[in-house]
Amino acid sequence: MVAQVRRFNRVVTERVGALSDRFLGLPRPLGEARLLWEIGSEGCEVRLLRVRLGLDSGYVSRLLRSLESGGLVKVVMSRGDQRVRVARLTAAGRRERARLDDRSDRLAESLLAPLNARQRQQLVTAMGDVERLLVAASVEIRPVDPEDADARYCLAEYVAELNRRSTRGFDPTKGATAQPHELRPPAGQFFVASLHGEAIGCGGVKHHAGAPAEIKRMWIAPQARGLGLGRRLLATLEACARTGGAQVAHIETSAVLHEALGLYRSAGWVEVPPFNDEPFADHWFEKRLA
Amino acid sequence: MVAQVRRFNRVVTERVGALSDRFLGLPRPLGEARLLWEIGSEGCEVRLLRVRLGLDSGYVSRLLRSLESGGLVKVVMSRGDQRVRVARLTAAGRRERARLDDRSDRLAESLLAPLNARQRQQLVTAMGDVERLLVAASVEIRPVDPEDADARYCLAEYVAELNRRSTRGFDPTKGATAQPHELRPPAGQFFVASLHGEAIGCGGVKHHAGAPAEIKRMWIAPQARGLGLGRRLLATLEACARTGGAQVAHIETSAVLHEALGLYRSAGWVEVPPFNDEPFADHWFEKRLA
DNA sequence: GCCATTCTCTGACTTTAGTCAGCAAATGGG
DNA sequence: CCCATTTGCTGACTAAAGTCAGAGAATGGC
Repeated sequence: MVAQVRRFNRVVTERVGALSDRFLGLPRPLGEARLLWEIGSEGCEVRLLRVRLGLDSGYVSRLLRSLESGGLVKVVMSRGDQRVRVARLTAAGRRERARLDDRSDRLAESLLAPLNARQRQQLVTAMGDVERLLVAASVEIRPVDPEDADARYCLAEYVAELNRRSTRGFDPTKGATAQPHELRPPAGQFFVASLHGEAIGCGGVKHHAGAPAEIKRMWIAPQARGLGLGRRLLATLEACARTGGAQVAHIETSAVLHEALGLYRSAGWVEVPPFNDEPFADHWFEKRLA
Repeated sequence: MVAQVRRFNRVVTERVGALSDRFLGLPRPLGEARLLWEIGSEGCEVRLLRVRLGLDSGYVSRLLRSLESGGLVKVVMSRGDQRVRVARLTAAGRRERARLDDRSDRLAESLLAPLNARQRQQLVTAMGDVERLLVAASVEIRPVDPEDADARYCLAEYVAELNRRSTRGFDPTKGATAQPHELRPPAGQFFVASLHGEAIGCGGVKHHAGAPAEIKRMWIAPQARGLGLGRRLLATLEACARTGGAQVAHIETSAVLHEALGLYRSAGWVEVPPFNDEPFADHWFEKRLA
């Protein structure tokens, strides 16, 4: 497998290498071209450019001066905060950016051109798979404090989604709760999944000495579904419950979360009679942690 | 499709970018690391290094001096031609190269690590498809003179393969010939397929005014099979025959080339009674060129 | 043996892509 | 209003990557 990954890598950097440098071939250094691209047609705050491209403040400033003297960019004060400056493309800058875009398209076309219809379809499908799985592999799941900003965001989204999908009304303070102190070691643990620093999922475990651990608040952002992330998160939570000493784990959920029901069943969870009185729940699952 | 290619490209360069720079993270500039890698455990002529990496003569020389002063490389005279110099890795150089290799392996593993067994299998399969199709797309088919070096090489391989696969003995000067003058415009045309400058296939067309064109000497190197290249080459030859004014094309072949029989049938060729007396042939095909 | 070519090396130079320290203006919490 | 912080800018510096011209030795065709 490692050999295939490396072979893939070699071929892709060789052939797509030209593509990857969608900036090459224009009489413009890579740094400037990247900046031009990142500014976008809408304009962008200079501080955001620094963060997104991971560049030094002084360096960005100098690149902007260079683009400005070339008549491609105009840097103006931000309204609101007078310290912040906003870079905007001029008409010439937009033309240049369109050229980069066009160049990218043509390179992609030239990649497909020698192939017949069936091969193109195969290539595009395989590229889609690689893309999806590489994105899935970039997702990082880490334990965080349940009151950390990312955790709060995910929990809020979780509650909002439940209330959007059910008419019954979900109140996280009622029934089988999962308050911050219940999800913080040693009582429990909370996890956040993130992609490129953006929180896209969460889940928690409540340990109970001598009794089944509870898995709570499992949520995956809509845009991150279909990556097999739910399964990975669930496995992480199960491992956490097992490490906490539990032999068995419990989950209660609602039928409105039909993807979740399918996931639990296929991950070896079995439906059992209600083990608590959570008013929002209508399905109760149990799994023996080997 | 173009959008998928570009999306693939963005994700791959982002995630595999680190991988692609298998050289990063060692206290050594990229240029030196690439050179170290390219020299290989066998050593390599300096002029080949220049060609393969596409670098300036002076630049390579300086890089070699730097590696030499670091004790990683030894540059020695070539036996035979005293102008040519050969770069060889020292024991320390081989250790350093092994470190690069190891680093590559670990990066590939880290890419697979967050995925479960099924996802890994999917990713590796999709990577294999992308690789194969990108290689297929890099193959270039161009018309060449039938006495050009690449053409001679392919024709020799073609004859050698026929004689390896059949006990009947194939003599290209007997029967339905395809001498250079018959495959040179205006009488005909010869094509060579090449991958990264290496000839990996060939085929020719003989035009006959008012009569079916003949397709001759179609061959694909063993290492380039399975890329759909035969089909593409055949389509090129058919197009050439059509451009030459033919309404119908002919091919004769032998059953020992069973892949070829399958290709012709699936590409719309129909088997017909013998139209010539080529002693090596045992199957005759015809196709109407729309 | 002559001469064009090949191969490598050196010196002098440039561009790109940064890093680092420090400054000045604006902001916001107390 | 004070003061720490944020934001962007400038000057001074570095390393990497590469280009170009030319020199010197070896080679090969004639």
